[in-house]
Amino acid sequence: MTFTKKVLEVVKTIPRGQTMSYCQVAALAGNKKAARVVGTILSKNYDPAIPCHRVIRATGQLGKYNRGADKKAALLKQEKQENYRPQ
DNA sequence: TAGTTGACCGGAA
DNA sequence: ATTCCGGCCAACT
Repeated sequence: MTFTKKVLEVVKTIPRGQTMSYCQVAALAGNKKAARVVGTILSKNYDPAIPCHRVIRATGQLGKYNRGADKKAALLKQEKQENYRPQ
């Protein structure tokens, strides 16, 4: 299992309405200092099974998104709302 | 092939 | 409080 795969797996396991920082993902993937790599991988990896929009910066900022930061914010907001109202 | 860049983070000055 | 530096791995030139 390479770091890249691990990162993708970790991001895949992020629950709905919940966000995780690149640092967290990197730590779970095995390398706490590889937050940068996480961003690189996610930016390249287009995959509907990988909710990269749930990965934000450790400072609380949303950071960037391959489909637009606006979409990221909107999706997160929506998911949070849906999390508050299941089904 | 080698060097640079990049959706980042933490610590130091 | 802000600004700078090192570290990690993948993709691009």
